[in-house]
Amino acid sequence: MHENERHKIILSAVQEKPVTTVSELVDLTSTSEATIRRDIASLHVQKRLRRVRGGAESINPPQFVGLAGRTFSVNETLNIHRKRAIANAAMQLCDDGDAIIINGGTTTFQMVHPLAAKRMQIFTNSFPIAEHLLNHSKNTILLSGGVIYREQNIILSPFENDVTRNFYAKRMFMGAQGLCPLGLMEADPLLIQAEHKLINQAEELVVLADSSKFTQRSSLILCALERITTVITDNEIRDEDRAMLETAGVGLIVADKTDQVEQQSVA
Amino acid sequence: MHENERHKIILSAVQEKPVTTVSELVDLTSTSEATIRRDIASLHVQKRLRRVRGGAESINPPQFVGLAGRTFSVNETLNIHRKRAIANAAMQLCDDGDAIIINGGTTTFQMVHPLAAKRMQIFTNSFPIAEHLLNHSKNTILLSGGVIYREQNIILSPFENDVTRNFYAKRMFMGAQGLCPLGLMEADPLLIQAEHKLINQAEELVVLADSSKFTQRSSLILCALERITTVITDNEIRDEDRAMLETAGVGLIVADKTDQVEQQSVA
DNA sequence: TATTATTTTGATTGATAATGATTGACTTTT
DNA sequence: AAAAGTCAATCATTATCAATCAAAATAATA
Repeated sequence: MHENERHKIILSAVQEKPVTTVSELVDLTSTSEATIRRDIASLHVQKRLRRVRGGAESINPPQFVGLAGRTFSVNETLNIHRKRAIANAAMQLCDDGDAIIINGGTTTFQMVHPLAAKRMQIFTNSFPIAEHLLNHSKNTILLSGGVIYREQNIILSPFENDVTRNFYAKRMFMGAQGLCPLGLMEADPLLIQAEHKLINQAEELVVLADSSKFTQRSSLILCALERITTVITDNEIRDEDRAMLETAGVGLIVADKTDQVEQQSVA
Repeated sequence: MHENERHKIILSAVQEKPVTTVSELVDLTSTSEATIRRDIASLHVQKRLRRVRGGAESINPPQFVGLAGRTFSVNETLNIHRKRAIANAAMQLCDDGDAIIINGGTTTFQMVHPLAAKRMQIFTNSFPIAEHLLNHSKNTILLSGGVIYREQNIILSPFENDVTRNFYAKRMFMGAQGLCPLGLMEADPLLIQAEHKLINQAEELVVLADSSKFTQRSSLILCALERITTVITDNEIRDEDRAMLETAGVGLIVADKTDQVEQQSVA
């Protein structure tokens, strides 16, 4: 990865929380600690961020408890390494020039950092994702219209005729509350509504779900497993869950926490 | 392959990603590394791209900074006191519980500060306005869907059937480039398109325009003066311009720079 | 057409820069 | 005080670069 690309990712990552550690950035960029330190030092003298012990922080004013910070910070730090690794693995399905759809969620939000170095066309219903990519990348951003729901951080239109129907992409990336033989499960009615709106606007459906999601069930079934093209999860996935996906004909990408990815295709 | 042909390929390739490596360009053009280096060097002195270690990058917008900061900061500080006073005066037309539409622009953006204390339903096509109000107020925010245009900071859908058609408000607030007997003028085609989309979704049309706007003309006519319900401007408005508005039956609110407002109604 | 300049290209080489790993010193936490 | 985490310095490895020169392509001339 080139220096500029790393710098973009680093600058993107420091925006997200008060202080970003060196090791997080190592994970995020798949480089060595030494390189990250050098990058931070370089960006520090350029006054593009501030160097602090343990990592780096944004140069901007203490910054109000931005949205991305507020609602997410609780949930986000939960399994953050897994989520980052999974989001990174998703990048192997993203090339410059592609058009993709990203549904709002804490796991999918982690895609913003590797996406910061890309130049894609991104449709999203997530305000924080749009906000971050707009400020920290050159991607073209399309936003669905409607009411902004503060708690879920998504934009949802109560009307049928919104721009969503006018956008189509090769891939859609989404998170999930649970994954079981019954299908893809979600807990929040609002989220499921948002996902339903988008789910038919993409050819392939890529689900980002850490391994804990395989043991969780929720009340609402979003779609059958067969509708899913690929699941990206971490290396703690159990064999029985692998088997479940294989039976349903779902592709599997396993992201190792150290950012290596192991690809497995299904018959 | 001829030099010009290579240059075209290189310049095109450089647009795709943050940084394009020499070896990528070698593959792309089937030439040697030395040739690519010479090409890059040549294009660099011509300022058609920027040479970086490892390859080249596009010369385009050097760096993105925060959105609300970037495009606005220049324009925003221009007449900022007048704009603030005008925005404050607009508050006398805003009550808790009202539904309003705010079009993007530097003057209307100043409304976010007094609006922070309200609890209204606000529909906007301005990303920075939505961003600010979402983070700093409890208003309900509705956003129009579509492409986010970075330069103008507005969201605009190329489609007819977006949620805009499903929203109706008592008042719409908008800025303008110029105000003259011909009507309300705008310079940017994109802005005029955005304004056109919204203009029929409100009963009353409130135009925020500092007094300098009465002497400016632009190329595009947005609507006739008669369509405007009220103009809010500062106390340096000339008598002839008052008369012009009165003739057209347009209400006038004059905001003094010290935030006091003087109301004048027309017959 | 044949021959000679001129320009462009590709390969080689030594120099320079970036990276990753290691070590030991220093800080913070326990 | 011990342990864990962080840091700066160093060095071997690798990637990238600039300079050079010969081969190839192109243009110019007789």
